Amino acid sequence: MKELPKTYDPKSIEKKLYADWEAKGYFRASVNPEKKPYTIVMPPPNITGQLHMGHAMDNTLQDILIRFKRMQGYETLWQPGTDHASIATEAKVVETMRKEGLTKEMLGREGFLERAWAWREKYGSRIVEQLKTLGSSCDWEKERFTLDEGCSNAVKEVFVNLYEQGLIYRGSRMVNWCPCCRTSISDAEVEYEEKDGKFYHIFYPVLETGEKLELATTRPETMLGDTAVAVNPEDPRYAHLHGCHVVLPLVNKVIPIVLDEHADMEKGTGVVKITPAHDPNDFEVGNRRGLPRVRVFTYDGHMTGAAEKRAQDEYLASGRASAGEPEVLDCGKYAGMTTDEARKAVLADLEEAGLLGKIEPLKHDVGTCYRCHHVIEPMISRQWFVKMAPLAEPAVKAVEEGRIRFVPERFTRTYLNWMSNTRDWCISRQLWWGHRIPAWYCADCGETIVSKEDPTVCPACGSAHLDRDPDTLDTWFSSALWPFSTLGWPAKTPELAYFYPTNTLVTGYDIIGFWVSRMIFSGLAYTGDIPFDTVYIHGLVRDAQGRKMSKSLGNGIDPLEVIDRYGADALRMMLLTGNAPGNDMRFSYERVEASRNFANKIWNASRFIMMNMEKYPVPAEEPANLTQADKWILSKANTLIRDVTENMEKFELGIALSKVYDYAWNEFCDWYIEMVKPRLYNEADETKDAAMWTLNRVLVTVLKLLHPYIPFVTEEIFINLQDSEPSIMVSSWPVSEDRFSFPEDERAVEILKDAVRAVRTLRSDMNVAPSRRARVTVVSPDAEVREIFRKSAHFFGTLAFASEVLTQESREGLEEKEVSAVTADAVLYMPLADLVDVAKERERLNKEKARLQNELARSDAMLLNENFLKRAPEQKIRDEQEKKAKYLSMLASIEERLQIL
RNA sequence: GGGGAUGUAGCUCAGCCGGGAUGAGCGUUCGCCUCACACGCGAGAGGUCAUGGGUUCGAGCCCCAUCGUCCCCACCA
Repeated sequence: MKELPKTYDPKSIEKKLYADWEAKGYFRASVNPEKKPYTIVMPPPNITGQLHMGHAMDNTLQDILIRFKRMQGYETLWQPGTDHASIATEAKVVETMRKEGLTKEMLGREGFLERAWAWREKYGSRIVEQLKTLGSSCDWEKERFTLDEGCSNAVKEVFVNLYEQGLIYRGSRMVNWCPCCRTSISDAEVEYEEKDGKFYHIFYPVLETGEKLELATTRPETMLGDTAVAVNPEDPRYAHLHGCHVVLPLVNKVIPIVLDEHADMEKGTGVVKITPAHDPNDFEVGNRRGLPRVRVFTYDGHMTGAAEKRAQDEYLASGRASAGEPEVLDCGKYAGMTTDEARKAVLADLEEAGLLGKIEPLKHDVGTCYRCHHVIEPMISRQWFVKMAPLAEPAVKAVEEGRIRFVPERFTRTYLNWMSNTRDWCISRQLWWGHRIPAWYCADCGETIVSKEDPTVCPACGSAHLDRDPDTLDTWFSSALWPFSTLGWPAKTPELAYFYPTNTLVTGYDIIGFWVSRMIFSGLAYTGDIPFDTVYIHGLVRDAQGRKMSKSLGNGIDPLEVIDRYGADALRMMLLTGNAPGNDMRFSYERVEASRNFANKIWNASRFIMMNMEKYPVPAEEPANLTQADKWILSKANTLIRDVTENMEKFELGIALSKVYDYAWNEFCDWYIEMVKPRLYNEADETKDAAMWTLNRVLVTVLKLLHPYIPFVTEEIFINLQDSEPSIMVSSWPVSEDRFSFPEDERAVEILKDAVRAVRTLRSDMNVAPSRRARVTVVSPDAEVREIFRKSAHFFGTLAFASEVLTQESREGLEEKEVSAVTADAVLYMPLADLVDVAKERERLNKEKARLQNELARSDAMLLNENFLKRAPEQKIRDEQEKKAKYLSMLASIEERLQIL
């Protein structure tokens, strides 16, 4: 046993301990039929990422659960890995290339991918190292990457399988197009932001009647692609126009007036222009009314011109165009303009033609890309989709039937809502970094070949001229397979059989739709089983003002810096104190400091115990002469073990932590250690064995209960404290035992604590210096109470600054001028009469009297209430009667005292 | 337009099954370098539990309404 420094210094210790754990293989999990498995798959952080507070919280929660279960004897697998994050990584790589004056096109696909892999080599391990400094006890030997060979196999397997079942299809449909990233994105990747826009009123001349039909739009530039105008069939204002046509201004094309319920009579003029190629609603109307689709935008945000028209015409004429491909308009004078420029030009021309009406300001939600935040352009585009309805159904059922449970429960709704409203999932991306779609097209006959193996000839016509689909898959497609692709699926590995389904998924509420739901339907569809049984949802870490931490605000706090200054334990603990499932929390340095202080407190309590162990070794066997104080703290520990285990099993991690905190600091350190000191410092005391045994047992219990939360300090103390076990992290979780339940001793010590507090308060009020000891006479008519004080006189005296402690049945024989402290069970007298300021003393006593009278009134109000006596449970009534008796006896003591003064 | 969360001490938050708000940390006041710890010890002050109703013997907790704050979802031209 070595001398520990006075203050705990995490820096010198954490790295060493982590390396040691890793070297000893404590994080490793293997198939072990002797044990029950417990598995968590880590939400794979992006390789572009740096550890931020969100990761820190997410991973601390997982580490706590894993360490807890490991100590409970489960074979625990925490499966780590990273995500290739296609769109985010590609953007970063493109950005660094841009600084060198390079573009994707200049490098070509191969060259670009080389760079992307180099990026991943360089930065992919960075976040892993950062997770290690947090103390994450994952099985790093099993680390995976969403783009590694195994994951690629899983992706191909799923893609081909779903394609064969008809659940993956390719089609020209309305998708969310990001002109900045130049790729389609899924519905889930669109974020809506409220923006200021304008509502432009435009007049379309009616061919048959010559009247000018007024309608309104927020996007006048799309009018070039209008193929109809819609009115509501019920709308009497336009009944006379049924079957008529309008002349599309600027384009001078005749288009029909169609009847469709999409036209809302309440809104605007009740007339809507229909642009099937550039608006999702209009797309639907177009489908219903059989309208042509005319595309007027290019995929990079410009107006189409002659070249685009020619290309599309050729494509349409080739006979290989898929159904639903739009025509392309040569926008003439507008061709080549950006959509913004086109808007201005179109408005100016309408104005000139006298067809522009009023312009109203309008706030509306605009879809933006979740990565680059550019405005999304709805476009018709040929993409791959997953048919969701058949997959969603079992995924909804699994949750409804309780096979998968959300914690807290309220997120079940969020999930079900998402899952039952979801539309087909657009999974192709016009990116290079990612899983390339395993589809080939025959250049000669147009056949589509979807296959796990690269085909050499077309099975339909035998041609060898096959072109592979250039697109890659949505990142989330591979993330969705993560719980089983990491375990070897589609191979039937022993790991898959043993660890799958996994147990707990820990993640934030912000990716329930993106990720959680997709893992659930994927797991069910491909493995036939749920991917996990519990989804533990946590909130966000916000800044001290409650704002979301973000790069643009610059209010993010670097967890690594916090760890550097205060230690990983302090950060972990701060993230857990007051942490309730699903609720956001705020970061504050004050709370980091409080956590650091707690670690230091535990450190010093341990130091105290170890110092004494040198003189008085801890007995191996439980001593027979445990004192009342020993039994009290052991009994409390016993309850604590039970409560904390229960809370942790219910995922109430914050509550569990606060209970250990409270016990360790306010019971063990503040009271028990103080009670024990006189026994250790008094040579003659014969209960030292009992004291040392209890100190050691309680300390070890506390360390173990704390270990999942603050792994480093607890380990450092543990290995210095004893040498029978190599590490706390593989030691066994404490179990409560009935033989350590001592309710009588608990009650007795509470009486003593009450008395000590009463004496201290009195002395503090009277400004009596600690150095001035006084005789304390404990007066109680209750022989048992007197016995309690007699038995514990040695420490009671110290704690209450007594020169000696006497007990007697009544105050008979005591000087009249002694001061008194009144508790529920006894009155304590001290000969400090010379210090008494009678007026002040009266005031103090009267205040106390008033308080008691208040309590008595409250108690009486209940006890005199017939209904209370009739309907309240018996126990409650008895409790209340006992309280009343206490108040009465205390009041009597105070009354007596007031009379003497 | 739907759905959810939240409103408790100056600040940040706990509060289990409805049963005295001696709730926690920080801050604050007073006294202490008491031989584990000043990252500490002891003693205080500080709360109409957002508002208004209801259920109940009894409501911070359950029900309804209102106000405030914050999220998520939704194709409103």
